[in-house]
Amino acid sequence: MTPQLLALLKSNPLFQNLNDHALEQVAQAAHRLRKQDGEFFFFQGDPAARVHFVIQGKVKLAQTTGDGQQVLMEYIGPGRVFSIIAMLPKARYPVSSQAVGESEVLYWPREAIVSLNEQYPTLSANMMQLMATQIGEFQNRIRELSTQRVERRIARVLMRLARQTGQRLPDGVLIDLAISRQDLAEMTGTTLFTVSRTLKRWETNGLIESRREHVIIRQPHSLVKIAEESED
Amino acid sequence: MTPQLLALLKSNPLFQNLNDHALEQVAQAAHRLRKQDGEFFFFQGDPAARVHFVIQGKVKLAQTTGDGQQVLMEYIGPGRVFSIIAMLPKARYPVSSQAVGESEVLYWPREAIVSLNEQYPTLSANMMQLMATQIGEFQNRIRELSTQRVERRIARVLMRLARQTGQRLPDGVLIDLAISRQDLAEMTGTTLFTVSRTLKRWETNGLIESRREHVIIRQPHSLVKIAEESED
DNA sequence: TGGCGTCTTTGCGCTGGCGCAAAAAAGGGG
DNA sequence: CCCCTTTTTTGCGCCAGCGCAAAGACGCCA
Repeated sequence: MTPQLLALLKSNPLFQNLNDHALEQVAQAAHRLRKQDGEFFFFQGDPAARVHFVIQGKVKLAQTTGDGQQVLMEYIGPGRVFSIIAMLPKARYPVSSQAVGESEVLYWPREAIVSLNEQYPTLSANMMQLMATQIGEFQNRIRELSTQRVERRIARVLMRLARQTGQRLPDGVLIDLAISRQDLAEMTGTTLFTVSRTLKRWETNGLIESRREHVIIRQPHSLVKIAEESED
Repeated sequence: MTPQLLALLKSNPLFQNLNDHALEQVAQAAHRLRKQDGEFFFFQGDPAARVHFVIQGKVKLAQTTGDGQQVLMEYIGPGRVFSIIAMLPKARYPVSSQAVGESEVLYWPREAIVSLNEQYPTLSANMMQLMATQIGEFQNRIRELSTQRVERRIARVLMRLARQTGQRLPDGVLIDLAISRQDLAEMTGTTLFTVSRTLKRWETNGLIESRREHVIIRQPHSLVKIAEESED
């Protein structure tokens, strides 16, 4: 385990306030795993057995409905944890996780995490904190889906992505993630057609610029307005 | 603390597998609180300081959007816990909680719960389990809001309510909860008009029977069909 | 450089669901 | 039993967003 990796671990909320000894043990117990673009770490419905931590690349968490539609829950980038649910006995993964680009993770088998948890209450407190945050985010998303129109939801998702993976350009913010209209549709609960039309309109008005699978936000301010109010 | 109350506690997943001594201590630390119909236990945005447990009546958890719209998250009945988030330092309640009918709860101040948590790892494991369940339910709800049409969502909500508070009748299941069209709209992310029209249609077809603020499910089977497939 | 697969746009038609206003129905209290 | 409040229904108009099909643009790889 390299020092950089340790630092990455340390910077994650999940491992906050752990002393060096504890962190050492956490690192000891970790396994490393690399996947090619498009490969899956696990599938929705599998018995949940591992807690994951992204080192490199991106991981896409999506839920598939009975009739094959997808709902894209989240993109997880380096330094972030996913599938904490595997801490719990007898749980199943509620989503599938797919590598976006070549990606690498650390993971801990449940037994390891559980025993670390018993040794270090701090760890378990952190974990609860994370789950609580997650709950809060989902509640917000439910509220948005229930009360906001599509345009607003798309604006919000773009802003969130910009925050998470945004790269400042001289003239705007580039969302540094190959993201198709289809993906955006799955994140906002609409169709790729509507996303396409909406982005086109924004592009015409100079709010954004979009290439195939990429978006650059030119006027963040205007986007914020759309996200918050109803009209401009 | 009466024996019934202890039994109620004991039956809750949150207190599962606690030995009698632990349960005793949990009970010791609890406070009792009674509210009249419509009164609030706390408001969205308040610093989260108490974990609650419903003894009697019902509690309605709802989130209010900036522009005054409501999203109804959940009804909590006797024997269920809410606002676990108050375990965590510096959290705020993400919803408001309102008594529906005269209601009574037990509650524990954060310090009490935290210290119990440290003494009894079982408690903290249970708590995580609960949070995980919650997360799973929210994910489902997000998926439903994203991919299903209104009619199906209403059917699902009715079924859930029937499961949670359903009362078997000779000829159907009564949802034992005063629930207005407005409430159903807030639970399904639609409007009271659409709910009204949908229920009316179902009533005409004999699927349900509805009085003011009450619904009786006459043909659960047909409702399930609507909830699962697209058409009958 | 050309061909190919994927992603995106666009035209067209359609309808589910919204919003409002007003009437009707259902309770509840005095 | 009547009045007042709240909830529910209903008619009407409307449009955001969906779905499909087909064309177009892009990027990659050989």
